[in-house]
Amino acid sequence: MATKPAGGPEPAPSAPQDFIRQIVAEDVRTGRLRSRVHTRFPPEPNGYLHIGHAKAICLDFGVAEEFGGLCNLRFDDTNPAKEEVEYVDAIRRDIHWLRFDWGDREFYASDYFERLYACAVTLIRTGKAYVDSLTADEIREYRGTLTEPGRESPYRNRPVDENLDLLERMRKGEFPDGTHVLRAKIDMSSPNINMRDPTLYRIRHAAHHRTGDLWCIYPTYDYAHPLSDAFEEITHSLCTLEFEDHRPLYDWVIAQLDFADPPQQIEFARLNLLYTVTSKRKLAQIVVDGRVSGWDDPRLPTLAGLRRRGYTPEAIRDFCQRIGIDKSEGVVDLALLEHCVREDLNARALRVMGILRPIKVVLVSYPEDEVEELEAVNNPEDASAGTRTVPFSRELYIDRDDFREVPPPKYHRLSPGAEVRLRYAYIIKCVEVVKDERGEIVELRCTHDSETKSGSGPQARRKVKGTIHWVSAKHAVPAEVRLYDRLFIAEQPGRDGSLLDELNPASLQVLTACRVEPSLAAASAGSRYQFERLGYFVVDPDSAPGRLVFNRTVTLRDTWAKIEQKQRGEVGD
RNA sequence: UGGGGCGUCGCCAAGUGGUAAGGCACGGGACUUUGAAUCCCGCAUUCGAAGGUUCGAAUCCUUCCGCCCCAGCCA
Repeated sequence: MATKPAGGPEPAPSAPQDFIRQIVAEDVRTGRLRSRVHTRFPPEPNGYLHIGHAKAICLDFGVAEEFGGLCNLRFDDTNPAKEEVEYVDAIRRDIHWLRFDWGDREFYASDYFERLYACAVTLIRTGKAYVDSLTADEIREYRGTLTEPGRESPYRNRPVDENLDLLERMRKGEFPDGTHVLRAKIDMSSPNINMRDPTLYRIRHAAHHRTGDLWCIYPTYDYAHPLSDAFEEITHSLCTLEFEDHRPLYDWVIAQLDFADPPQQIEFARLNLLYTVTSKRKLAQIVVDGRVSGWDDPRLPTLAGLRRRGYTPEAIRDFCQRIGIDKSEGVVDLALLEHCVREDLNARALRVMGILRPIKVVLVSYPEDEVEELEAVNNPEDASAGTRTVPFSRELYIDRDDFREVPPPKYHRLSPGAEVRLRYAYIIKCVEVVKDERGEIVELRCTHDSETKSGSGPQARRKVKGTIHWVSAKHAVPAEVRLYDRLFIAEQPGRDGSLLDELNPASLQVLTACRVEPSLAAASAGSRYQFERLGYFVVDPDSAPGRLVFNRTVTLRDTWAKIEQKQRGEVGD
């Protein structure tokens, strides 16, 4: 591999040039905001990060990096009812796993509660905010509708001193939840509902995961977010499309407080993926309802789930780069995500042989007690991965899929009288099918062609149509393998209501009688392999010494499956 | 029927008045001791629709159609 010439970062020729980067580049060029670039990733610690967040993380950190700027991690923890430390830890872990770093710039909106409060006092003093004592229901009524303007609250013109006094007493805890709120005084007849005197503070007698019982009033997102950005001197505040309507409010809040370099909010489309959900709310619903084993269930599109599934951070970053950034709301095909892992794992995963549904093969022509150590390539894509040795003996296991008593057209695998190559070993021929009283195939008796041992010379290179993988029965290691399918049967789960009804009942299949080659005996959790001809697998943390558990990350592309499906389609109607 | 957005190949996506990139998927072929990988080849006379401006329009104008978001003291 060629290394980059020294001399700083060169503009990658393939660097994305989406509309956001174009705006940032223009700002840098024209000297706006003193040509600084400082972004932030602002998760609320109320759930685990998912693949949609990865898109935002890659954008926020990516833009900063590309323009020589910085990106802060800021926890948007303004709602004590929903937020927990478990989530902040998980979020930190996941971002680091994606290989992004925020240095010492880990902030919390709750760090700013005192400053935020001071700003609120200023807003009252300048006549831009007031304490409203309407009930939540009344406020809703006064707000009007999408087509009708709202009405002003009777408390809207309270004197400044009274507002100041009330706010202070709210803070002191003199009032129960819901009795008062602080509102911005903007325009109750605005066509943009967000501008109809939005709530800035509400009373919540609840313990906060960081500030404990210090506060009983908490700022809302619309108030805390723009100010947090301004406090941190963020230049470009990137968020998703649903906040587009909030931008006038974002700008308004900042404008009232006189900041030298007001940040600019820019919105982009969130990620949607076919057959899955990228919504913390929906994910939480599945997790809380116990439909999966937890936030890191390998079927979930959470970063923790994808990690446990065997996805690599590189694959996810590649995916985020390929889907691009823009404002049109699309739905990305899962096939693209799968392509990204396959491409990454193809280059780096070590090849091994593993049998998912074993069927015994006895080589009647092979000596009883002989054992040969055959050489196998660890990764044909990477010579430096070297080779290993695999034991071969008279009794083997092959996969049930690789034998058909009545082979369909174009079937290249084993069937009565047919020959196949055993990978790295001999060509064998099936001479007898042994069944039990129920007619189930329990064993195949085969002969081997001793001239065809892999690598033993020109005569060994005889061609047969198929090559299959195998494992030596007495050397193989038992393992459990978990196969995953899409979690939902609906293309866009929850779109038409019932999320829980659209779960795929067959999303998890556990195979407990698997046999893998002995080199895997000491494989450690997180290690990724390609089981030849089957797919990519990762060792699950549920593994223990003597008890291997693998998760299938993704299958290999399977042309035969397509042919077979086509054949079935033609036979059918 | 208020406001804010979005509509380019099955999916994602370039394109910013000069004659439709790329990726995924798909189809065909080569190679193959992974039906994998790799490599070739094919895949939008057309840019939601209709008018208009222009020598020239996916790009400008007009009208229409479709989809998404907003009435939390959630974010």
